[in-house]
Amino acid sequence: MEVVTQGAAESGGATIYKVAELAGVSVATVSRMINASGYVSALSRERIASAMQALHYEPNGLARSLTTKQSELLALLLTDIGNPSSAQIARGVQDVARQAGYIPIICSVDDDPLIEIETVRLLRRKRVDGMILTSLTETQGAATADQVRILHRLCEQGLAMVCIGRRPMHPRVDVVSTDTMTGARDAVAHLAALGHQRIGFIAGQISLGVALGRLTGYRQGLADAGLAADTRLVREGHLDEESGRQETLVLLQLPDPPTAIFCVNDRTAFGVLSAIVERGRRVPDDISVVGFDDVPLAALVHPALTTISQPAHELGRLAATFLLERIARPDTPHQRSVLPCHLVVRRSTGPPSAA
Amino acid sequence: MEVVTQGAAESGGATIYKVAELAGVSVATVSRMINASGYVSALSRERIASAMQALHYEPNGLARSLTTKQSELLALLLTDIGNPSSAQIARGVQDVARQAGYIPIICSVDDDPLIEIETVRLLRRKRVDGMILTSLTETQGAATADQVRILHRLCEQGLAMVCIGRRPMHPRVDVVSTDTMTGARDAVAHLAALGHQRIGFIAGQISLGVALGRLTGYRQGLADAGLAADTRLVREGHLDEESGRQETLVLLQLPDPPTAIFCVNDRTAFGVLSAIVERGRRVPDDISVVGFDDVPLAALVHPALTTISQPAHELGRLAATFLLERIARPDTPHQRSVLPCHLVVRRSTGPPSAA
DNA sequence: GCCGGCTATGAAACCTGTTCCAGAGTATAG
DNA sequence: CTATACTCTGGAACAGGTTTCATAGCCGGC
Repeated sequence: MEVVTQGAAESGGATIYKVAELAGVSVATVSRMINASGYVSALSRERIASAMQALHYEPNGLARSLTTKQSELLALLLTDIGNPSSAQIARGVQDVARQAGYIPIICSVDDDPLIEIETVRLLRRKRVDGMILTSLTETQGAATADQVRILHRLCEQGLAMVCIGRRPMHPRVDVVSTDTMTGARDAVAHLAALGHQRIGFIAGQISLGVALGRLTGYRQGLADAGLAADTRLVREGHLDEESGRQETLVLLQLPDPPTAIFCVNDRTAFGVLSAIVERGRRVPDDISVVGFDDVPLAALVHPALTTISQPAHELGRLAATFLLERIARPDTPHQRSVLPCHLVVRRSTGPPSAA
Repeated sequence: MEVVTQGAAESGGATIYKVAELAGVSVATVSRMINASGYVSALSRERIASAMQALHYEPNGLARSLTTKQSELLALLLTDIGNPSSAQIARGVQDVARQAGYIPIICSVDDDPLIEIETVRLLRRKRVDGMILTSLTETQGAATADQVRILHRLCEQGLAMVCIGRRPMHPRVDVVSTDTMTGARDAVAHLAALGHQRIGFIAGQISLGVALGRLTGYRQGLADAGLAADTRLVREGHLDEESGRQETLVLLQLPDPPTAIFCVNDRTAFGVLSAIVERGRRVPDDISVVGFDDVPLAALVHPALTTISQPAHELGRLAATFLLERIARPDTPHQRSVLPCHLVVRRSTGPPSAA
């Protein structure tokens, strides 16, 4: 009946008590040694070390977290783990988190606000020290209103949070984002510099907000170059290839079609490329194409896509840095950081054919 | 509906004790209610519910895990989070884990055995209930020997583990993998059925093991079709586009070049496609190309790539299922499951041009 | 009226650490 | 020689839950 602890060492349960016993010291001393907090004599040190060795002791992080109130767990909520830039962000977060002894829990919420809210609840249960939220969608609706309230409350309760490319829901939340507007502007400037006068824009759903900054940038770019804004050259669509194809076909049928097309993202641009080829035109000879995001594939398609690169890795790094900082000092003033995009010129852009 | 959030909530720490006090019952009763374990009268139930509501109580998972010895945390170790099939696997794992109230910690170990080993240690500290290991690389070397020893010990200590597409290091570890050999064989059969007689194979580093099954399948496919195996048609390389390009150029310069090329993975195939176009040949008219993996991009390139699809999502689901099963019953007999690949015929394959 | 079987509850031990505090030994300063 | 400051240590009180056990009311049945 009382044999429970017998053979526990090999069955997984070496505790600090067993280590202390084997080393002939108290648990307090072992704890001090592990955490390098307080005095431990050389002799004790050595005996504890060999006891830990012998028992294959690994401290129980749960028990530790219970008292320290630090789980050393971060959460990264990704809208969609399949998205290439999500992977980059995750890498960035992981890099700096690991450095600090933190381990990030990466969750994909699959663009579903209900899943996101449920995940947040679960993570809160696990007492994560902080969260990084990346969802770019800013949909409204019941679920999201609820969500905002809940997130808001979490902030109130002192949970550290950082948003990536997303409006913060609380003054105590840091934000990192990219300057997509300027990126879009640069893209248009590039095309204008090549001599293009009629530059089309294929947007996502403009209501979604993702497109908005890029559309603004597009317009500014045109203005900068002294080009007229022809509303027929702006097509609204979704964010995928098919949409890119469709809208391109529409643009090509204009009496005065564009000689260059700027797309809200690379996926759309891929659709644009195939539509152009389909119509027997050539890129960039007949039409130039610029994407946005610089997904890994962009360099590989034919012709390689000129696009705007978002520093996703850096975004992740910075978000994690902010988060760790806020965990350390919860009352630091609100931080906000906007990283620049940059234009990557590849083969899909060139001067317009005939003048 | 204006809930006054100060009071208990403001300090962040609503505990089961505060709930019990507010509801006028003991903590035992609250615990019973939360876990639906044991009798709780309707009256108590109601009073506890409203107390929890008022305090915004969320149970502390760490404390819970400490006594139950179940962290309800799983870990998924990915070789490389940027890999598209990693994302699929992660989704699959997440789907079934979430169902069971578990939350998966997704870690990318960036193909680095040292990071993997360190991550495993950290996860062990967090007392994860189980791990899914996916690294496909089976490199040898000091670090890995160490690693195997450590993993072995963890199994001995009763940690549940499942390997995806990787040799298990312990009899108590379950394995799920895909039958890539048969997949490769099917690919060759497809080409042979179209009438191809000279079929090339561009491998990765054959020593890596990834390529090995596919190479074997390739050879069997040739044998099945009664075709001779010409060693000049097998090119060794890396696993990327550039390698695909290079080796294709070599193949095309043979006096008797292949009319079809089978690639160890899609990335390589993309390189092959561009090399063929570069040389002024057409796919599939002049040369057919088959990839392996069916990454999302495969459907989008031009021409859309015929390839072998690995059921990555299903792989993740199954691995998680096995893992949960093993957590529930640690002594279930070793399970092993091999999922079939399947051929996805798209536009990059067709009959050879001239007979 | 007593017994056994439900329902319902609280006290207290326990899980595995951290940390405060008190005490003891030793060296240094005054 | 005493006061002070360090070094080193162990006891014990936490942290926030779960679970065992004992107790008690209430029911129907004998």
